Amino acid sequence: MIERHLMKLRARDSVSPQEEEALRSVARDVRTVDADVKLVRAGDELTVSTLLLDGMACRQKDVRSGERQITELHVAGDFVDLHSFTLKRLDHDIVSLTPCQVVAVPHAGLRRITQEFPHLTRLLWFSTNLDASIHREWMLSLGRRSALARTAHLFCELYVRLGIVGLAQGLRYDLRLTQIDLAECLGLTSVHVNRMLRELRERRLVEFRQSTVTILDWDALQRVAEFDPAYLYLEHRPQ
Amino acid sequence: MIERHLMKLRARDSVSPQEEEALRSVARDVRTVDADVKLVRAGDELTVSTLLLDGMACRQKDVRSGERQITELHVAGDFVDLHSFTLKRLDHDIVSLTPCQVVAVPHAGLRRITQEFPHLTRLLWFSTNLDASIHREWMLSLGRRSALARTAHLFCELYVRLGIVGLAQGLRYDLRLTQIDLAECLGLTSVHVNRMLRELRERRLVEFRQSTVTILDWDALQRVAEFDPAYLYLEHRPQ
DNA sequence: CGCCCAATTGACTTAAATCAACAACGGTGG
DNA sequence: CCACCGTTGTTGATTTAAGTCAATTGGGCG
Repeated sequence: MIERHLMKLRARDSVSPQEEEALRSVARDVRTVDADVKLVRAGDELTVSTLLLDGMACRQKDVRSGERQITELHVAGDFVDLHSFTLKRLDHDIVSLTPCQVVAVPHAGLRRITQEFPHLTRLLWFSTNLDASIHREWMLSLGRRSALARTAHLFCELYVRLGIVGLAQGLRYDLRLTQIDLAECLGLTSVHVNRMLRELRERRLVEFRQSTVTILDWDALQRVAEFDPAYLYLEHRPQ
Repeated sequence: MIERHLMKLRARDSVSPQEEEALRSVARDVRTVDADVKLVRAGDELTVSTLLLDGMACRQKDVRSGERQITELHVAGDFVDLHSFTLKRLDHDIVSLTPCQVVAVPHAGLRRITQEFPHLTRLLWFSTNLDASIHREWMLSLGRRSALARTAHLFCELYVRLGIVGLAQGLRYDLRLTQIDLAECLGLTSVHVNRMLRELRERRLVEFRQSTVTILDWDALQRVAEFDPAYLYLEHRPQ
């Protein structure tokens, strides 16, 4: 059930069988939700955190005019609101972008983990800091990268992150997002995203059609995006 | 010494005398550094975290062309690289923007805290999640706010954050940054920041002259910025 | 089949960048 | 003490990347 989450953790550090068991034992109530469902509303008091088992979700904030900014995309295996364990309530919404399977982890269970499993606790803390690192990389994109580089960068990031949890096949992965969703990640309009997708396709870097991303030239794509995966903290080599 | 850090924590939660003592006991080697000194270089293995006692520092990332994006400003009382306790190395640089006083906190000491003080541990974890929350708000600025709103928003954020640690006097605070620094925070050019500062001044919202920010109309400024301090998590009311 | 949302494309506008010149400021050394 | 120099701040003219507006096509699904 939490296999993908374990894959994510083990790409960064070792997880002992006892720690694995502790994690398994705190997960409760698997449920399936449709696309475009608000899993968490900004400001709500939370007593459980949500682990994404399947599908894609995002964190989003919006401005009064109604435009939204997606601040992070979440893939299977991500703890979408582990932050709420220490923050109690969230400053942003969490929304499913595709149909999702999720499982709830009560904060009481997490508290037990923090008391009995210091190493696992640091690993969970690490996960939230990894989110912050991804946030910073997105800030760099939003603030300093051109629309083309920014778009390319997102495809690179997703390729690596989906690969970690076994959701990339060769140079291809499923991405059930609209160009509108992408625009809300990239701080662009969907019209402009469309043009950037065309350019990436014409330059034979990536193709995004029928909910599938196909990387045509990984090296060149990384170069255009100035993509360096260091910010994803993948240096762990299992013994 | 770590008074400002305690003020920051106590604006969010209670800190017991034992916890306070534990924090004091792990701080080592106060030192003073000049402006524009790289306190931490991206990628370096770290065994200590740095607490900022005085001055202003930032996290920054850069693109190949040399432009930099400041991803967070840090004020006195901030733990500038607590993230490194779980991440081991950082994905970004930490640089002093003014002369600073800093103190080192060895990770070994933090580890001891995580073993003996679960509540304080959660508070430290909270601090890193607060950074992530600030990152998200900046992403909203970079992606969806106009240059004017974005600039106004930064002045609002700093007013609140400096106020928490006693560094705002009435509607005024010291800000020893150049317009170039601001531009690097805001994802703009310094020329455009200059124009936005003029407009904010002419509209009698804020004034930034001679390293001093003077808020002329707090309500109107918040309105222009669409500033809502919820993301700074200040709801704690001490008993 | 038809409807609705997403994708696509072209024409045009605009916010911010760029370029350039100059003024103000602050620190340093003669 | 003040002249000099490099950095920062200021402003205007111009360019450009991305947004806006609008029309059309296309796909998936009830």
